[in-house]
Amino acid sequence: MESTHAIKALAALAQEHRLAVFRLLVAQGPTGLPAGEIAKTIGISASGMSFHLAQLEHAGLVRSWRRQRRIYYAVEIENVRRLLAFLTQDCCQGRPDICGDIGALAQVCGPEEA
Amino acid sequence: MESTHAIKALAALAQEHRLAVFRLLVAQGPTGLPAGEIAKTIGISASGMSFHLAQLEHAGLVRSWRRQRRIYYAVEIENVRRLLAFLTQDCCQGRPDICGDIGALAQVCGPEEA
DNA sequence: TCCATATTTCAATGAATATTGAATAGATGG
DNA sequence: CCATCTATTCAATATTCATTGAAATATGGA
Repeated sequence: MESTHAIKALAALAQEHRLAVFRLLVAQGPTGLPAGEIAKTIGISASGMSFHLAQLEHAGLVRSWRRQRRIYYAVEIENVRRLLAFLTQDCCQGRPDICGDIGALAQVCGPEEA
Repeated sequence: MESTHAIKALAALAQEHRLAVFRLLVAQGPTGLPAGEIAKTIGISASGMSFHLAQLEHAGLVRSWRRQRRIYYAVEIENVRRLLAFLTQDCCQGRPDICGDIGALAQVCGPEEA
């Protein structure tokens, strides 16, 4: 993962409403939720939600698909795993004994990978 | 962990130089590095580095201590673990079978905890 | 004390971001 | 085709943030 991509993802998460959306979608899992329902749950306007969902999607943290009139959003768990792995890469000079096995982080919600 | 605290930490990481510092300090581990050396490695001014280190420290991602003339910075691995756990809390409605055990994330660099 | 080292603080500038409401676009059913 | 539902786009505004260089603070040695 490139640094610029990680920054985009972190910036997407570093905002009150988007973080709330992200956590809602993490809890929801792959079935996802329609934009309108997310907006209602979070408590912001439709246009505001559209803006924030676009940020999250552009950062690769969520994906979307249309189903009839509604557009559903769900977390992209594999990219989340990549982000977390990036953050903790080479922990403690590659010696997990110093601070615990940070490599375990890379196994979040999916098979491990470089 | 509160949402506002998580946002502060994520915002601290969502910046080119601070993310580079964070990853450098993650790799370095508990011995830490002095501010000047970090600035030299990253390639920015001393005052700029001071600004960024203050942001990281205020977010709880790093800690600092003085040793003679130098001020050392090291990652606060336990708070990093808390942040990652916060991001992946209640993954997939608490059913790890859906997307893998995201709870494993909470065991980064330290004993597990609520 | 005087000087050099190491880092922080401060103020000013320029750039990036969130919010709002109105307008637009796409999908569905009558 | 029309009305409606759902969601996005756009422009304007206000806020927040990063960078710069100069000045200030703290430490340690001569």
